[in-house]
Parts: sequence; structure tokens; C-alpha cells
Amino acid sequence: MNVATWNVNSLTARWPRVRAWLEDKAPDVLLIQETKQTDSKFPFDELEELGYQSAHYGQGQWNGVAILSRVGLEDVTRGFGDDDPEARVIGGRCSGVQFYSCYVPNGRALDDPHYQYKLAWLAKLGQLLAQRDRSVHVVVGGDFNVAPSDLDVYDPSVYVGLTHVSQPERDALGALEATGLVDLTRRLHPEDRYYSWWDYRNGAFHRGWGLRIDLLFVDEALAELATASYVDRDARKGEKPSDHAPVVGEFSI
DNA sequence: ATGTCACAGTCCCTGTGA
Repeated sequence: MNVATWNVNSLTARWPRVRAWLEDKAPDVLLIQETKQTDSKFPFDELEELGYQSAHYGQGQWNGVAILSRVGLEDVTRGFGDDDPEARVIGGRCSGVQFYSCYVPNGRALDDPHYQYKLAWLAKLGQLLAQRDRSVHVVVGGDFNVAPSDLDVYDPSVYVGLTHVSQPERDALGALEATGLVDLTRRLHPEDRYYSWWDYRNGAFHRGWGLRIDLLFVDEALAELATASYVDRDARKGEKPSDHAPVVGEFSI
């Protein structure tokens, strides 16, 4: 089973790239974030022609998350079941594995109310995962807007005092791991630098100025079955790329 | 720190968010 997570930064703008990537890589499951479109604009029919069932939790101009699967898709859930109007998490069961596609709030700045919203959102995700069915494999993928360690930051000195690297944010990821989850790319590559996001400005991609903020958390037993995990940097190149690249996980199941 | 991109509304530019 091959799975991937990709913040596409508008599926409306990115559909040609996403379609080409699906045709080329044919993942079994793709978790998408920032579709930035309503359900009525989501390309359900074109995905079906490509062999994918899909579920979308759209909001409109912002946020929006989806699950695409060619190995079945059932028991879809949207949001945390609270009154949060922002479409940032969708869940579904694919071939017996529980998936979540997550778009964690950006946070904006440490003294911004949105930062508290980010921490509260991560805490809710942690509660959801703490209560999960431990007899089922789980993949929690998405744009976490947190770099788990300084190894995931091209120049930690640039990020002093900024979001994405603060201790409370990193502690929130630690709380997810404490429920028995593993940061798959880091588990398979303990020392390597992989980035998944590069700012559009300043030629950041070509200068190597990136962060690893797109993550695949999987349960420990599933991590044992993993054969590969990497960032597909090629998807950040070429015409009208997203500012994020897909993160892939491969499993012998 | 900021050389970009995408959005909406209104229009072919501006403010906002990332």
C-alpha cells in the first residue's frame, strides 16, 4: 500500500498538477489539504475516471481537506464533531486502515489569537487519536505547520521567535506520538534533511530554504511494515507548483 | 527578510492569508 499527503494550495489552481501526479504515481490513498473550494467544485467525477473514490470536506475560499482512495473509502467523518466552522480534518477507512487528512492552523505569530487556536486544534486532534480503536491501523497525514525538530528547518536561527518551531507546538506533536504514533519519514531517516514546504518568495526552493511540516504519523505496528518514506521534490518544480511537495509512505500490506 | 501565489470583491487593482 502506497499513501501520500499533499497540501495542494488550491485544488482549483492545482488540478492539472494533481491529476498528472495521480496518473504518474498512482498512490493507493492520497490525503489532500487546502483544496480552497466548495464541495460543488470538487472533481469527484474526474477522480472516479482515474479510479479514485473521494470524500471532501470543503469550506469555500479557505481550508478544505480530502481523502482519495482506489482501495475503498467508507465511514467518512468531517471535523471533530464540535462547532469549529473551519474545514481542517476529514477521516475515512480505506482497505481496513483508518486515515485522517489534517490541515493544522498556521498560527500566524506567537502573540496572535490564531496561535492559541492552533494549539487548541492540535489538542483536539490528540484527544481524537487517544480515543481511537487500537485494533485498527491508522495514518494521520497532513500539513501540520510544525517542524518537529531543528533538523526539519533549513536555518533554525531564522525561525527563532516564530511559529512552526515553538516548544508548545512541538509538544503538541509529542502528545500525538504519545498515543503510539510514529513520524514515519523521520523514523526511516533519522538523520536526513527532508523538506516538504518552500516559500514561493525569494527563490526559496532553489536555495534549499525549506521546512519539513508535512508529516505522516502512523501507528507503531504500521511503521514496522513500512518500506519507504520520502518527499517527492519533483512535484515542487515546473509549471504552477504548490508550495508544498507530496510526502509518501510505502507499506508491505 | 521577503524577489510569490491564490483568494474575493471589484475589476484588471487592492487587501488578506500563507
